[in-house]
Parts: sequence; structure tokens; C-alpha cells
Amino acid sequence: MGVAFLLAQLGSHAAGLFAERVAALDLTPPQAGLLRMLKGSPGCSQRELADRLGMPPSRFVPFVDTMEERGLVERRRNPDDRRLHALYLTEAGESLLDELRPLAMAHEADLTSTLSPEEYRQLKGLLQRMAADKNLTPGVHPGFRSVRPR
Amino acid sequence: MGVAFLLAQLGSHAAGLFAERVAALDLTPPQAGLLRMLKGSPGCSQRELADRLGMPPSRFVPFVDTMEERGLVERRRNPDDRRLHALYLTEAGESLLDELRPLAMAHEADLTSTLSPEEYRQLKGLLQRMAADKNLTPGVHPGFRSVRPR
DNA sequence: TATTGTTATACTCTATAACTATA
DNA sequence: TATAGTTATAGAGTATAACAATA
Repeated sequence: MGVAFLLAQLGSHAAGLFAERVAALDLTPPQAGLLRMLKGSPGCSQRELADRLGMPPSRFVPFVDTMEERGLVERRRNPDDRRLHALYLTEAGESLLDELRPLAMAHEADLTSTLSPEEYRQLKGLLQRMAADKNLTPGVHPGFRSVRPR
Repeated sequence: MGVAFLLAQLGSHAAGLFAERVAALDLTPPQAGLLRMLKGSPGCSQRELADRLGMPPSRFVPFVDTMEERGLVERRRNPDDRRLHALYLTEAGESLLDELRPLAMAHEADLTSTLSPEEYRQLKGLLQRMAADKNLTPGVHPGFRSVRPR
């Protein structure tokens, strides 16, 4: 088995485990990704967020609806251009994001538990090089597209 | 970004590129996977293959149908237990598999082009260790489940 | 009665594209 | 006229479960 296959296999495995973990917070990976994106760049327009997530706007709307109904996210109209709906985290969204972080760290530790600290650094460095080489930007990756919202 | 996320991102990227490449042979990744599985263990029952692919039998049947219509695969009834339909590669299936191999090698070379030979060996070793640690068996990985047949 | 393979059905998910409002 | 957001709809893909043949 080559590196390409191992990456696809381990990546799929990692994504599956992550989905299981965030399900404990009643979240799907794309929902977790949206929370993180809003933390990093609050006030983004829906259009821009949908683009980043690789989601068509028609799917993004109900996706945000459920998050807003749960009080995690808030739509605010941009007064300068009233066509734009800027998205913000609510306090509940912030605190859920705080619960998310230790979960992600446990996920990381679990997945790499077989590696020594030195090996971990090696692996991380190599993967970062490859990701940069392929112009994969940090953020929510396209594989998350297919995970269904609840 | 941690290793888990990088794996998911790179794995998804690798799977996507592989899907594009095999599309040149009018194959999807699960179809390519079935060809490989039949090369390795010819005469498997449909049930066993469906299990390995993580596909429910109801989806596996039309999946095999299209492969059989294209003359790549052949159903033979097991005379000892006439419930079983054993699957075999046809000659056309074998020769398509021969076309598949160089394609997979090009995919591997492309994805890892930024690594030195020494780094490539390091990465491969670390990924193999992780895969073994997580009991990921060689073969077609579950992420292929979601790729649609044509 | 259990198992393999098959078929049918009902359901979910999705994209396309029409529509509204703002610009 | 163009763009952000929304809604409606039709189509594809899926799993569940009923079914037939064989054991």
C-alpha cells in the first residue's frame, strides 16, 4: 500500500472518529467547522462562508437555520448593505466551542497515541509540507461536505 | 492544525485526485477496488465482498450488475452451494487492472512529489504504524463507500 | 429455520433554478 | 442589471425490508 492509499484510509478513519466525538455535543463536523470559522472571522457573509465550506447557498441556509434555532449562531443584517446577512457566534456558541476544544485534543492524542513525541513532530512536519505543496488551506476541508446535518 | 485534521484533509484530497484519475478508465474508486479485490481473492461470494466494501447487499447487486454488463467481472454459481454467486475477473477485467496500476503509481508520485526519498520512507513507515495500530486492514477503505457508481 | 442473493419501496439528500429584496 | 439570500421542486442515491431460492 502506498502513501496515497494510507492517507485516504487514515483520513477517512480520523474523520469518522471525529464525527463520533462531536456527536456527543450534538454536532456534525461541518457544524463544528462553522463554529470555528465564526470564531476566527466573525461577521462573515453567508455567501463567503458557504463558499469556504464548499456548500451551495441553498444548502447553507437550512444548515444555518438549525444552528440559529439552537441559539449557537446569530444572523445580523449589515446596515451598509442590507442584502448581506452577517453571521456571529452567540455566547452559547462560544461556550460550545470551548467544549469542543478539549474534545479535539483528545481526538488528536488518541489518533497519534502510537507515536513518540519525536515521531509526532516528524509526521506533522511532513504532512504540513504536503498540504502546503497542494495548496490546501487550513479550515474546513471538502470531505466534510458530505457529512449530513441533523 | 493537528495531525488528525491534516490526515483528514490530505486523505480527502488524495481520494478526490484518485477518483479523477480512474475516471479516465471510466471507473469509480469502489469499482477499481473491486477489481483489485478480485485479483487478490478470486471466487469470493458477493456477501463477503459486500462486507469488505462496507456496502449493503442491496447496493452491491446493481454495483456488480454494471461491472458484469461491461464484461469486467463474471458471476459463477458455486455448484457445492448453489446459493452462492462467486465473482471472478474476466480477461477484460484483468487487462483493465493492468491499465490501473501505472495510473496508481503516477497518483502516488504526484501526491508525494514534494518529499525526498528519505522523507517518503519516513512518512510511509509512520502511516503504516498508525494504520496497524488502528487495525485498518489493507483493502478498500470505508471512505470509498460514498463515491457513487456511474 | 437460516442464509444468499435479489427486488421494491419509501425516504433522505442534493442541486437547479425560480423568486424576493436590496443595490 | 447584478448580487445575497431564500424557497420550491424534481431527481438521484440510499437503506429497510419483503421476497425467492437454496441449504
